Amino acid sequence: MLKVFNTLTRQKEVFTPITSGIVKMYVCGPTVYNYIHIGNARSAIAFDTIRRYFEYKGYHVKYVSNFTDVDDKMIKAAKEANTTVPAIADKFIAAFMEDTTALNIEPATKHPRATENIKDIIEFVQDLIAKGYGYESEGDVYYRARKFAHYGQLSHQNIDDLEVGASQHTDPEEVNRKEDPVDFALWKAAKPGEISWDSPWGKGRPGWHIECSVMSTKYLGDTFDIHGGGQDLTFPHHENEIAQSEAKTGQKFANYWLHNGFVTVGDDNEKMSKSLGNFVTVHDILKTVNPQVLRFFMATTQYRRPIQYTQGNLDDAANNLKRLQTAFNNLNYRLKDAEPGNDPKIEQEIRQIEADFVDQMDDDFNVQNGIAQVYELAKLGNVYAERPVVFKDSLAFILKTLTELVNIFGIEFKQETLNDDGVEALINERLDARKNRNFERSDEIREQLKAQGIILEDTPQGTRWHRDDEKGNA
RNA sequence: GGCGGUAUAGCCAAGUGGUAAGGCAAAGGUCUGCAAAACCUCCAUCGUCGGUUCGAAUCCGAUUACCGCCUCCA
Repeated sequence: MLKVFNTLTRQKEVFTPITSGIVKMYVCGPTVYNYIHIGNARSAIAFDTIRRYFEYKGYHVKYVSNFTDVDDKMIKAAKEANTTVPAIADKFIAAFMEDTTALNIEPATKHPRATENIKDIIEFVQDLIAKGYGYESEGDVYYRARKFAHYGQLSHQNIDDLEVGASQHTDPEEVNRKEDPVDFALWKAAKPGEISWDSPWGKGRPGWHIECSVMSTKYLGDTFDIHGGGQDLTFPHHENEIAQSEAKTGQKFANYWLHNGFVTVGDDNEKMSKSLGNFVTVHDILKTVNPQVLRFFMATTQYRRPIQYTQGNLDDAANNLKRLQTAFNNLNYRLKDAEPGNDPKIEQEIRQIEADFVDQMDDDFNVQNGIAQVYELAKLGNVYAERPVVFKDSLAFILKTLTELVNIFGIEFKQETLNDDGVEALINERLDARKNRNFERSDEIREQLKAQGIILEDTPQGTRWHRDDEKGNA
């Protein structure tokens, strides 16, 4: 039984989808005014891993994740680059796809853009005004937060305890246009020269929160299963989404709210974010770090835990990943001399490990206990691969299970390509030298290949080699 | 001021009442001509103080440190 920690109730709850066998989830995507930073990547990786686990369990997942492609930052970025907002959006959406593909993040079922849904957004706002939740003020439209009875339910805040301006992000002039400081913008009037759309309230653009209410309900229905995003979105963003959506539909918005923890960077252990300016982009990191290593590092930290992004932690992840890849190689290598048939006892042990894995992952995606089971499997595989006689079906069974489980974390094993004639010739020369106990020559050859990044291993089944992938250790 | 998170070995990190998973690193060993890979062994009383209990990392109280949100942040 799969349980998830629901921010709404602050408890782990049994996950029951609205429609049997289908998971409808919405995850807040980035504002596309720059390359994504590792905090964005963490969120995307966390929810991609969750999605992959649902798929492993046999669910069909409808996964929607938006791009915020118009807001103050987009306008500022366009101005600074002396270009248009849509051009900035196109550039960084393409970069997003490139980065997330490198990290083996599956594309969403739908990646809607705010600007492609302006008509729906305007209708949604009109509906809120008609129901008494929205009001126009000098071309802006605001939401009466106090009118929504459950305001604060997600962040567990009492509306009267909110300290207005505590984030130091509020605009004093905007506050003057509100009936109440706790109200928030649904629609913002355009300043001269800004990108805008015609609306019943004049030229303007959507407020930040409304796009997610509109696009999630548009593509997933008034009520859907899971809404995800970073912890910093709980308040105000997600709180406001609930207020908007439930005021409009009268239905419950999302059944389960999942929030991922932050990435901290550097020794001060401070949250990394675009607004603090201490962010590291995936685009830059991938110049020196193997994307599979970054993926593995983040995917094997439970989604609610903070991640400290340091070189040391990255190195550990690289070592751990290498251990699994080596086990895969060891097993794969024995396929060619394996006997037909299988070993029921081994296969029983594998099934048990996989069952334990599922038990752990069912507990709010406890990936750290889950991955411990994968290491168990790797160990079992290594031991099995050293047996004098191995059975083909059992070997294949271990390989299949190992591959399936690491795939949940977004890892694809590399197949060794052993078809370099020059290397083979040297290996054969070395085998002859060893046969003649000319170890001087044989060691010389091994050193020579090592200098080329090729590592030789003598096994009872012969000599094999692999490339020492430097980047994999970066 | 309100709400929340974290603190376990050199590092990462499980564990929610019964005498501390797992991985990395280090050390020793088996295997090997030597290696590599693998396997085996070894490595902590859980921020601090106090309480409850036969028994607590786990429950309660207090305390310290760090971090986050409070209407632009994943």
